[in-house]
Amino acid sequence: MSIPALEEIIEPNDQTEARKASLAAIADLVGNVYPNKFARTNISGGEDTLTALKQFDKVAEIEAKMAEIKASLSEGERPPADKKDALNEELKALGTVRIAGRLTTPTRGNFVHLTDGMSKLQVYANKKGPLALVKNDGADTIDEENGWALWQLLDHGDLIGVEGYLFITNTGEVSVHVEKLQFLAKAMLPMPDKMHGIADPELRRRYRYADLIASSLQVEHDGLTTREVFERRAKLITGMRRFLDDHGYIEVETPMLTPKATGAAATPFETYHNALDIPLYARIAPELYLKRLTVGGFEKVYEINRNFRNEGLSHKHNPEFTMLEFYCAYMDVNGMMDFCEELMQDAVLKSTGQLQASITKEYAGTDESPIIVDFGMFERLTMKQAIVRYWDKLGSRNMSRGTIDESWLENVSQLRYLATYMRLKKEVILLSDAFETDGGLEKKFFMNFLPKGWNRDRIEEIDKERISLAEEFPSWADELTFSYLENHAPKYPDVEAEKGAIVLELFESFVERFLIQPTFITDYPKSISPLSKADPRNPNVAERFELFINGMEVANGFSELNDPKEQYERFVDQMAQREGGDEEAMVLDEDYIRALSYGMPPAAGIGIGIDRLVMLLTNKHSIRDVILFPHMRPEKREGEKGSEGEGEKEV
RNA sequence: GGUCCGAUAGCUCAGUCGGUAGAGCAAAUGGCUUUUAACCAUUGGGUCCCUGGUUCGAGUCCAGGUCGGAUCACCA
Repeated sequence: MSIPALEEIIEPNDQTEARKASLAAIADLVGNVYPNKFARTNISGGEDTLTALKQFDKVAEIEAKMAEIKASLSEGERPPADKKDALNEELKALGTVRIAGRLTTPTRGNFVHLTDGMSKLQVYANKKGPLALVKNDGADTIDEENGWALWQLLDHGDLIGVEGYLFITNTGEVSVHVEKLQFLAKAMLPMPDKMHGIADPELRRRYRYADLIASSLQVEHDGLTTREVFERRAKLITGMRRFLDDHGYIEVETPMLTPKATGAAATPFETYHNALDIPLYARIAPELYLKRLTVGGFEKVYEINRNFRNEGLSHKHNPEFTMLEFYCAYMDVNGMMDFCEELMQDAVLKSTGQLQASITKEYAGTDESPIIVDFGMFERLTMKQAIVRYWDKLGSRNMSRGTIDESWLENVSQLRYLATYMRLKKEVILLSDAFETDGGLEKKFFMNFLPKGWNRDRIEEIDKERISLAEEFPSWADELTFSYLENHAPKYPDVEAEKGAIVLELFESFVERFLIQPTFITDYPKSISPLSKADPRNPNVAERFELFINGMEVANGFSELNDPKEQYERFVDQMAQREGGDEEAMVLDEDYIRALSYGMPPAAGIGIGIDRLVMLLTNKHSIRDVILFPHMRPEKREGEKGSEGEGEKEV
């Protein structure tokens, strides 16, 4: 691997060359251009960051007074000198301030703005002085002559420290009048566009640091600056942490590198420990470790951290994602839903200040008006109730057997029919288009699964004449269902497993996307929930829920299975499915069975996808916009080419 | 992996029917010096993503590729 030259990393252009030149000139004036520190003052009570000064009561008070004076003036009229002078006396009496920050405006003229990333504060320098520069020679030697010279060499984006006094301008903005100027660091690259920031989403994510600089210029993308997105994220997480702490939970950290990847159905990242000579896996879920801790007596325990899954990327999936997972002894799934609701409402309120989140683009992309997600009310539906409720939304009016109701979902024959219909529908055409072209769909239905003795040509003919196939052949559905099941249907160990699988498939395919408002879906098939207890009233149903918001799964919780024997058997089933080719089936964890054998209290647990929740609260449609450094393909450097030797001809 | 869309100056973007490569910002030089989104004047700045094709002539049309975005499938 060749080591790239500095010029390949920071490609020279007129901008960088100009900055190089100004840096050299600055070095002549100040010596070291990358000094080690700058001490800020504390007139505002703490360290004077720009934000602290902006928010300092006295400063706000004087700005308010000036605003009042200005309100009494006509357009373009300057405030009376005596009144302004009085305010400036008050400001000057506050004493000398020393502040530091990045130049957010080009440096032509007397005024520039400095930013600390959050706020901007105006800074003023006068050519006639007194304007000194502070040399970076370790002794802070003062050079009375060259302050203005240094001021003129500054570039947009440079970091400087200034010492001076506060004053207010005619337009009513409190500013610092610079008396001493110290150079702190150079921006060798030009700043992002001051109006648009970085527009290309790829570059925003790759060069997040520059994207964040644009935030300090108040550049917004879809309503929030990038910095605000991550401030909300931080507040949400702190809020959740505080809520859990206040309710007696203890925060722990469990292994990220594990000898077994289990606790969820997912493909792990694999790595290798040289000294131990064993493979290790990046964890796909902390679940089994946290439940070991409930065995050990941590009755309420949580972890907020990353999980890693070696699967596809999408607007909803990053290879590493943050999950809050917690467990509470002696609680069941219903208690957990109550608690989850409280926790989320509290955290959402702390993060955004309100319980409603506005989302401007609907999941299905059909409606332009924003959706308001209301965290004030969480609905609870069984999976079957949800299917019946939302089936109509699909406009599946042409079901040959009529309209579905909940009894269909108990009847294996009806379920098989629905499964056939659904699988073909998915195969044929994008979901959103499918219902525009029911005739075509039905035709494809026939073509793919033509029972014996049916004539292809006849079907083509009927289609040409645009006669509804369902009308022509009222019994088509049963014929096809039968044919499909004979030849194409997946095999299930028993009828209950088949029913469960089909109900889940119907739910995932057709219903999820319509769950916009917070909705707990309950009654998951036990067969797909190997770590969950059965419902005491129905052995085929797991005491499990998933929370859906805006069509996304945001949380997943259940009454935790704590019977070591049953857990062992469920793992064995999973291993059998693994043998059968299901790479995501769970792996048996012997030590976990041992832990359960010590006796685990009945408990409820939940995992909450933090990234997705942040997406909802910040109106972002891509998970990559709520992760500071999302996974990206490595940047490709262009192979070295001959230097640009094309002589430019004049004339 | 499928489908659709995109890539032009450091940045944000125009570029008509295929006929000399454009603007604003940023930069340089000079002026101005209590400005408020971007003061005034002048100047420099281009591998139009890559490769090939059609054509007298390609930023523009065609094919293939690279990278990215949206969306679908798997997954949380």
